Amino acid sequence: MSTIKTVAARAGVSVKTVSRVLNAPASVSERTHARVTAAVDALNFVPDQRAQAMRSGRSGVIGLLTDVAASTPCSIDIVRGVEEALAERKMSLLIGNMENRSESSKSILRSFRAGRAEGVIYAATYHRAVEFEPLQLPTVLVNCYTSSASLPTVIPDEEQGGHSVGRHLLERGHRRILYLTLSPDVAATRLRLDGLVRAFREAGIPVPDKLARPGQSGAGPFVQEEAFAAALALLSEKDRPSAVFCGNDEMAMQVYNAAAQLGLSIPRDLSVVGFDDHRHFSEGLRPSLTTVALPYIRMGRLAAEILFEEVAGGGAATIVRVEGPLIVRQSTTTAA
Amino acid sequence: MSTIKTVAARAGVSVKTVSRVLNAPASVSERTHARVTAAVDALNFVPDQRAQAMRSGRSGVIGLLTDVAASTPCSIDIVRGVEEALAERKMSLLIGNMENRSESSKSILRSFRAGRAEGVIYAATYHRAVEFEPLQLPTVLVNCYTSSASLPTVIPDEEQGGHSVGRHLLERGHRRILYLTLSPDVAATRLRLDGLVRAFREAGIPVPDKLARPGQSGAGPFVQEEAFAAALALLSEKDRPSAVFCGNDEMAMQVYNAAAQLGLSIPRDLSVVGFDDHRHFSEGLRPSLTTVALPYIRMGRLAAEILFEEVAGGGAATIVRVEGPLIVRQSTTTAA
DNA sequence: GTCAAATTGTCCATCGTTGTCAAACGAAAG
DNA sequence: CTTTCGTTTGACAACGATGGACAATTTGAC
Repeated sequence: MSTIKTVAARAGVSVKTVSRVLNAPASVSERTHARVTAAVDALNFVPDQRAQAMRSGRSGVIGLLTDVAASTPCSIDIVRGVEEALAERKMSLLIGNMENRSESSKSILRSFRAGRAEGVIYAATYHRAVEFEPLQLPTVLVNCYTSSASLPTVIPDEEQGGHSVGRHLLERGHRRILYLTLSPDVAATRLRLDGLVRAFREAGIPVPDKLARPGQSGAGPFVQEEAFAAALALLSEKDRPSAVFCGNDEMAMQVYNAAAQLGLSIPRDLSVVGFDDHRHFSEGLRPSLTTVALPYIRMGRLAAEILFEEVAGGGAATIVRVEGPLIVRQSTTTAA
Repeated sequence: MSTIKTVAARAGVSVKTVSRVLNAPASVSERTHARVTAAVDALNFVPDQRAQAMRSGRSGVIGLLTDVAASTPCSIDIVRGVEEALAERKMSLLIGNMENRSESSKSILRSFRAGRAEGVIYAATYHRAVEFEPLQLPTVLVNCYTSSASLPTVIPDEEQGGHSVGRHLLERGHRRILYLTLSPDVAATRLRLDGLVRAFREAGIPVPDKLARPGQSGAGPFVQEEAFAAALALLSEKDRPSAVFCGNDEMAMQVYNAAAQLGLSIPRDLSVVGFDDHRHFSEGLRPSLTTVALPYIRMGRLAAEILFEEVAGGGAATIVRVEGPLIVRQSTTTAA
């Protein structure tokens, strides 16, 4: 691997001159500049980030702490957004995956310290509360929040999402609406209900007694069978809803399954709305799924940018709520 | 951030002694050892990887080059496998995402060079050929291959996968089997067909004329609509197959959709087999999907381990084929 | 030829860590 | 009390890049 010395030797100049060409092109004659760049190109030289970082005192590294990043496309989009923002600043990412408890936070934080990360982004799979022993580093939370500390936070505007869905369905004449929720532990669950209720209120329509029902109970990963069972039970009742609003797109898929089993046609007999716009489902299902698109990539970007400010020293602990548009596809129609 | 100097000052010893405690606990008196570890703990000191790397000449960094990693869970599992293997050796990963052409390979490779990556893993989303200008670094290909260079390669054993599926279906009495393929550009397409044909031969059953049919034409990302259309056309024919073997699980989902639209019941009227064991689909669909589970995590691990050998100087350019088990679920049954 | 300005080189220092070598220490043997 | 050995410890250099201070060189203008 070539170093600045190799380049200097090849160009027949001093190391200092090479450094000047790379960092302060001003005070170098055209001739030497050309010779140096030629040598740089020939040797395919790129300055060693490590050495630069050590010298400058800035590592250019951000740590990303996630719980189950790998399994859900949503949190992966957060990672993508963060990466994009970092790439623009020529910074890089240290990923710490906490999915297996064994090498949990302790060893990950150690590796962040070893990498001299300048800040940390904590991203959760589902919008929920996390317990958090504050790090000694600037930190931004994405898709989660904590009561134990006051940290900048980027979260989806769940209330607005629930409201959009409510308005969409009410406008189309649906009254027997049911909200099949994720686990009550997920913060999103409650907030979306609030938005849904607000839509009823704004429309001057009385809020039904049994508006929501859990489609997941546990706090762990999504359980398909449980969602299916809940959907099947729900749609088997004699007073079944005309529209189901699901906690996420996977759950919507289970509603499709249950509907198929009961011979119900979507959207003729039943309108279905999802959440997340997880493309595999929302575009793969037939009919395609009306759903709220959470802008995970943008949330990742935003988190990174807030973190940059925080690292630079500015910025209060704001909470940013990012709105997600309702993508209307073919799974919703006017009530019969 | 504390450094070895801070620790030395606090422990009242020289930096070298601290270094000795951390790296060669042998030649240090018990008393000093205790004092130093106390200082390390108090300051929460972790040695700077950068400085260690510079000093040792080994960066402990591997570059991972992927095409569309973010969108498909399969390639994400490859990343996970790689990360696991790296974590065990306290190495770290530089991720280069090539999904947007703009900052394509050129700038990514530059960042790998800047990070002094010791080796590169190139992972593709679908098992296919890639054009590849050889890097100046040890390289391992995963899920893809190249004719322009002779590089160590880890790929799924597609032929064996096709063979497993063929045997499974033939044993259950299916004769009108149709293989709905991914794009012909994907290497997997052809290899699985070979395995399927071998299963017919071994069973002494004549190979049908029209055994395969494309469910995707383009080389780009998977197109749901195209798969659905192909499935619908296929199942509408009067001599429709009793079993469909799909290029991946997403395609299987479209076969489910087409079957539902035509009033066909799976598996009673039609057996369906997928490929990849993409859990969202294989476990989310009803009935759950019989599919070939490609061990992506293991492939990632394997690639990393082969790369370690290559970096260490050993190892020829072997091609490792990893077998994937057929996961029999509820979408296949005996032929009517 | 003189002077000023622009260009380039030398030397040293720094970031944090660790290998080399030598110094200081202790203890045991004479 | 001195010698010698072995153990423990510290000073220094080096990895690669870059900046400051300053000197040496070239270039150009008058």
